[in-house]
Amino acid sequence: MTQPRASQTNAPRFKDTSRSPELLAIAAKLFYERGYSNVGMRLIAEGAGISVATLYYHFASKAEMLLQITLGVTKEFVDTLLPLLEGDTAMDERLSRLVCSHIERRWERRYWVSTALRELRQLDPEWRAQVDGYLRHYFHTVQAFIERGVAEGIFSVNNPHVATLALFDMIHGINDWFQPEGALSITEMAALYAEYSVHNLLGFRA
Amino acid sequence: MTQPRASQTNAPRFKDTSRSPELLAIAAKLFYERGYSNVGMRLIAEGAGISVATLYYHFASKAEMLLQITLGVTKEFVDTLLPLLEGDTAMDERLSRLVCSHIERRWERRYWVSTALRELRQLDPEWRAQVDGYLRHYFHTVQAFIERGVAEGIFSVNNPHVATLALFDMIHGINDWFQPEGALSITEMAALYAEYSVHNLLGFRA
DNA sequence: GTCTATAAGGAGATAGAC
DNA sequence: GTCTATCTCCTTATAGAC
Repeated sequence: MTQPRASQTNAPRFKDTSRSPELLAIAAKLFYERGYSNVGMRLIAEGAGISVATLYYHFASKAEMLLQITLGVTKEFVDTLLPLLEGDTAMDERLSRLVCSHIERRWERRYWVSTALRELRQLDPEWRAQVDGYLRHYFHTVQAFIERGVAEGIFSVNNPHVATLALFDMIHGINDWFQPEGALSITEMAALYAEYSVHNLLGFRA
Repeated sequence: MTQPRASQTNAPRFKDTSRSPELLAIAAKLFYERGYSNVGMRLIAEGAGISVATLYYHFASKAEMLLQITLGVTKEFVDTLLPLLEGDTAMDERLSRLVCSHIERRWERRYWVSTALRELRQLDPEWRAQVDGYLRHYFHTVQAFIERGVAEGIFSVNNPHVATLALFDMIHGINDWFQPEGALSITEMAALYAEYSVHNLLGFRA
């Protein structure tokens, strides 16, 4: 609600001090647990054992912290997961590896990813567009892969575009209910969801 | 909609004045668009063309508005959708009708439902437990239905519990990307997702 | 790099007149 | 039922000493 007073310079400083990754990790966890708008700079500073003023030495604003969390993890997903679709192995195997890795990585990085997806709207349009670019690139690459699989007769599903959306809906929802103490580990859950995605939803038959 | 009158306890007043549905509709839309924590009572009052004090005549607090939005729509889903699983028609048909109706209703009531699911954490534990009760009842009823279908050989899927979660992940995700101006209407999208759910995911074969 | 102290303003909520 | 005026607390962010 409270609007930033000054310092609405258009470009983030990105000082990237040595402590900033540690501070971002603390902030991401708090944003995940309570929501970005319910976490004050006081609380982040407290969690890190520093003063608010010191926090402002490392980051120009609260919005810049959100941007760094959001942009960092989004870029990471594009850079580390999309390459799994390349290579010489069978297409269903490559897609399964992407789905499994996506689910596992999403769980490991849930403080960052959930914050990125939930709080994207709170970024300034210019910054938001940057993050959106990575998200769209990731989605469209997977969609094109699935469309190619359907064209080659490897997958069999109506409307590959919507099926890709359904696939992402499925694998993104896990984090809302997964309990690490439950019957299945995240690795087992990822394998089960990969079967649901590639086998059931997309209709791959060995 | 019979609610207790004002009391001396901490319980919400639920005065249920004649204007309160209209005011809740305005609040739900704002909560949906900007997030509960980013919407002030001033903004809601402005949207309704009344003063903040008048808003407090109708509702005891901002949290009570959230509770009424959340509890109302959650109860509505239980009351109107679960009966679709009963009857004499084939089980796959009944489940398809529930999935379609759920998706369509969820779109119509997106301001209420998205607010309920996103902002559930912000309710006091006591109130939250009430809403959670409806949500769990809804989920468990559908899960039991699917488990019965698997036991009777109508559906064929590994781990019906997780498959039910995957089903809800799918049908809840639609609202995050659906565009009413797009190629498919919400009715067509619901039908496609019902096919994905019942046919592809749960392995129903006619 | 880190601190204390403080500015400027928005938040939820209420009192009391009409 | 609706209003104006106001209270108190919390928010983001900065100034300036060390």
